[in-house]
Amino acid sequence: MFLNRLTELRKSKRWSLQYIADRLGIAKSTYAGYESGYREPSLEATKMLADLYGTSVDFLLGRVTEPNHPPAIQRTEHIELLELDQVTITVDGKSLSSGEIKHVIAFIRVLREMDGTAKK
Amino acid sequence: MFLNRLTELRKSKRWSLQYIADRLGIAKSTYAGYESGYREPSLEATKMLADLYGTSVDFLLGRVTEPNHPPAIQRTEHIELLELDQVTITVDGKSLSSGEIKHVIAFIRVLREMDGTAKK
DNA sequence: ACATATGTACGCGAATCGCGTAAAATTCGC
DNA sequence: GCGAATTTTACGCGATTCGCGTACATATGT
Repeated sequence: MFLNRLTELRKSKRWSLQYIADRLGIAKSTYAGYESGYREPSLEATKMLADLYGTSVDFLLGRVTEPNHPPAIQRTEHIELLELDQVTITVDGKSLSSGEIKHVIAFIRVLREMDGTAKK
Repeated sequence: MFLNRLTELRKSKRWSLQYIADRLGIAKSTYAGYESGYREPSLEATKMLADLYGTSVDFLLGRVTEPNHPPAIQRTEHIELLELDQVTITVDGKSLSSGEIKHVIAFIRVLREMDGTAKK
């Protein structure tokens, strides 16, 4: 079995088998076979798994111990939380609704406000 | 075809199909199938190929352009809030710190939990 | 306790693999 | 150049493996 890191990765993100299967467009039982070692994914599926989990194929295969070696050039993209059109933010595999985003923004503002006043 | 870098790698080292096949312990025609795209190697064989060529599986799969750099991470449309090394989320123009992100995740979890129990 | 969601196990048809074989193409000595 | 040896490409066959649906087991939430 070469993908024994899959389960811990998925659980660390609180994703279900069904969620992963849907994202990959495969059956739940198929993905379950990957985690249990009963089946081996194709290279294509393995690549998609690395994308989904935000890691490298080498890490999934246990060829490397670091889950995310930063790329040589760190190109960070900035997204303002209020202007989310093309990108979906998820928590525990469920995308944030527009209502939740508003709450988050309010929450962050209060959080920062408290930080400012408390530290005076 | 996902392994089109194999041929150039092999030729850059002036190796023959037979040589690689022997090193891997497979038939020459089998390895030839990998290069031509006629067949797809198992994950195990893919790992051995990366070892042989002294590169990463991610490079063999074209997931990364640099043969010797550590594998990088690819961005998707969906971004799990836990994996924000690649993208920076901002609120009011100020990027979320890792601590704030943790708070947001906890906040969302509680929010959803409450939503479930206290249905008016 | 019940209903729903999540995880596990397995049989079947279909797709793919690895191999041997052999023809095409390239390289090499002369 | 020219043939022999090496390398590369192509393909059929048997066996393996895949992906799916289904069914069952376990966990979670109302």
